[in-house]
Amino acid sequence: MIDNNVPTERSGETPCPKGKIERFIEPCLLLLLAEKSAHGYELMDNLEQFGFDPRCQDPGQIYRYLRRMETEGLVESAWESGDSGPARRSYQITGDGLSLLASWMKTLEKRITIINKLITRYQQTIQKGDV
Amino acid sequence: MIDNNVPTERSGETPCPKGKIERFIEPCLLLLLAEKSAHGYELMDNLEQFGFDPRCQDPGQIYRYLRRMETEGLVESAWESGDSGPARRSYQITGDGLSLLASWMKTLEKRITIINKLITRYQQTIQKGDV
DNA sequence: ATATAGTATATGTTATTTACACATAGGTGA
DNA sequence: TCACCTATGTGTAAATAACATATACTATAT
Repeated sequence: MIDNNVPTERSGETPCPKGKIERFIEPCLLLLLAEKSAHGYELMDNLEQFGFDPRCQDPGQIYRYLRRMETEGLVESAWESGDSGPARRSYQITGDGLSLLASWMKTLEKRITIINKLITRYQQTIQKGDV
Repeated sequence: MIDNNVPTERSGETPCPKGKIERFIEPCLLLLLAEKSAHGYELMDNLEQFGFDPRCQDPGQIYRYLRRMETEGLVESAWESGDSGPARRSYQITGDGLSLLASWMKTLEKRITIINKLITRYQQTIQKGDV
């Protein structure tokens, strides 16, 4: 799902590090819906901006997330029989969705702090000779 | 495994966002071992600095990772019958381990860029009124 | 008319990763 | 000898992500 143009593939063994964040699609969807209401297919394209594959090979995941988020009251949907193409389920974010998005932001800020600490220490370490 | 003093628990439903990075323990272990050789129990304590639980409730995970990393040639181990307590398996990082660590760092830098984009857009959005 | 392609939504199943629970064992001090 | 800390591990369940497939509407070209 995530763009992984990372160095050499390691055969058979553990895959190359992708650094994916657990459930990261959730805050991305919430933010896009906070910006403006949209349907799944549209969201799929916009997720590209957050490192997800363009023309993602797993549309199912997005739809599944959206349906679950609705059962949890984070978003609400309504069918829109558009002028062209099949009907769309249009989603809009709720108050609960907005607060969850806010708590995601706090979480992600903490995560950045931790990653930065790791990077800083790494740079210090390699400067001390370890190549 | 990760410190999650995040807002309100959401009952039954999806857990609070923890923002955990997939396999994040791996670069942490590699960095600690790049700094200096160590055994599992010692590493457990030092992982606290990267947001893992102090006196982690799953020591098994760390040992499992270390053993796998050895089969992949990222680290090497040797038993050390210390002067006190049970024997320890002391790990040291290899050349392959160092290069994987380097590629982890690149991956994490990209990840930070993406998270920052998300945060920036979030702040722009809430400023435009959406509470 | 029908075949193809693009839009749009969804489910079924497997694989990967993490979390929880438990087992083992040496050494130290009460 | 009993409890506790150090130290290393395995077994299994739960959560998450990945892969594969199904359906259906519509527009355009053949």
